[in-house]
Amino acid sequence: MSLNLFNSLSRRVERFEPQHQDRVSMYVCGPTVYNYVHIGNARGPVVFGVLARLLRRHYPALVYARNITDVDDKINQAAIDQHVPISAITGKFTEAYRTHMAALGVDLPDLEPHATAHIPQIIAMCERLIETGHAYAAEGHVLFAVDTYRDYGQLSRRSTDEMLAGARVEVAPYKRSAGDFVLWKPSTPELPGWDSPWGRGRPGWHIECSAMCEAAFGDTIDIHCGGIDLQFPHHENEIAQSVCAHGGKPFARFWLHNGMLNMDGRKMSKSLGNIFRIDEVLAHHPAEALRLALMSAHYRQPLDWTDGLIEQCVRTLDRFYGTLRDLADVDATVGSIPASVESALCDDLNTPQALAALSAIAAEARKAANTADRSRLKAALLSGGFALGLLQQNPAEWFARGTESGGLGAASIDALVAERQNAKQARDFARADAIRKQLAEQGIEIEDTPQGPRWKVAAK
RNA sequence: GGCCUGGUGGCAGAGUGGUCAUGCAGCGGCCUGCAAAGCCGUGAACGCCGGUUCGAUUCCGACCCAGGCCUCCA
Repeated sequence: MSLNLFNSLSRRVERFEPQHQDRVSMYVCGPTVYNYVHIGNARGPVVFGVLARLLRRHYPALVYARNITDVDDKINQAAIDQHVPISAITGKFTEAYRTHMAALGVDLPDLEPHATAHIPQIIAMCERLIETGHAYAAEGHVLFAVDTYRDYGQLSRRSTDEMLAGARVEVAPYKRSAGDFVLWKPSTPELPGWDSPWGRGRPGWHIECSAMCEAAFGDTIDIHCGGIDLQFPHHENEIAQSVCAHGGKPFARFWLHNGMLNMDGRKMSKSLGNIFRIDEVLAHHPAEALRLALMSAHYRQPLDWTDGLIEQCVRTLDRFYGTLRDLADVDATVGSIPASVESALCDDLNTPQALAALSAIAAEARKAANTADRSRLKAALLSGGFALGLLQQNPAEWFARGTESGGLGAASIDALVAERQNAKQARDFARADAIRKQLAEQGIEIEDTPQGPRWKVAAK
């Protein structure tokens, strides 16, 4: 099955073939760790994590890197505000990031390069760019000379002239050309800095990705991913630096960009303040429903983040886990991914289509009569779910979610359910219904089955 | 202002030049002490105006609307 991906470079879907079968490289722009991330920041890691799993099935030699940017002016500011060293900031929020991603079912990347661990590579890249005339030093800064790279603007489809025409940025006096951007900048004594040929300083804000990609993968990587809002200037500048530092060799063969998460039709962003932190959202909703919500639209489309969306996802998972619960008596293990799911994912990571395929499998499984079919379809459901990072928990855990931390506790729920069952058997339906109502008020729903009653946490 | 996306049924959301998305919700039925779950059945859509076509939601053009980038941003 061929894998087709929308390449932002060409603006069309292209068949993906790695440059080397024995080493396939994928890089995702990771977080700058100066604060807790919001749920919008999780969309890329979630969908590109699905891509990493997909790629690994096709190319076991995949190496997937997602960086941590741990040197940045916002980090410096946070450290100053809190009177702590920057490592206290970056350590805390790196750890929080890992925890929150894990909660959302995001796999760890194979490599998690840190910018501060690549300062020598960053300096070396700056030197190389200066030697080849693509960069220049000025007043303790090193700047990239945009005019020296003919294809600048190719990814984001904009020309330097256009940008200068609409520029709202004040042009620093040491820049030769207004579009030039900083590779290295001087640090005052109180700021973190490293010794360099241009004095004590720190990297600019694009060079670290170029340096880390080079360190991990060499001149040209297969796939580079990130949010659409990074396309310009971040990715454009990465391309310029890397291509010029590598004698004109391409930087990334495929560029993938995820769409933004919206709140009331507007992009969720820290600067607008319309954000939900992941830890806040996790406190109110099942993590798996959040993950499903992030995959409910195609990754390139904008996605409106609402309570209604999450509740719908909870119900969808109720349905899937209900099917799995009804299949509890047959054995099944995760195996090869069902063709309908795999082909949807191979079609530019069409997760809504994959979810529709999963629904079809679930419907078939519910109707299957014999053990062999039920086992086969259960395996298909679990395997298709695995491809998406869904449906891997025990159905009982899903349906009992949160009862220990928040509500009555499973033991007292069990006791009430048993009491109702006794009332039912005594044909005291008034008493039985009163207990059912009492539980319903606590968000617990009872289902009677031929095997006896069972309960679940109700969708809101 | 420049560049770029997108507008699909009650909601979410794929997709396609010519019977079907799918999920959630709704409605009718079966089942149930009553419910829930499940099953069966069911209505409902392609922003607007033109063009191409035997036929367009799908292709082309204009328009309207929404959003993104141009400044930190996933």
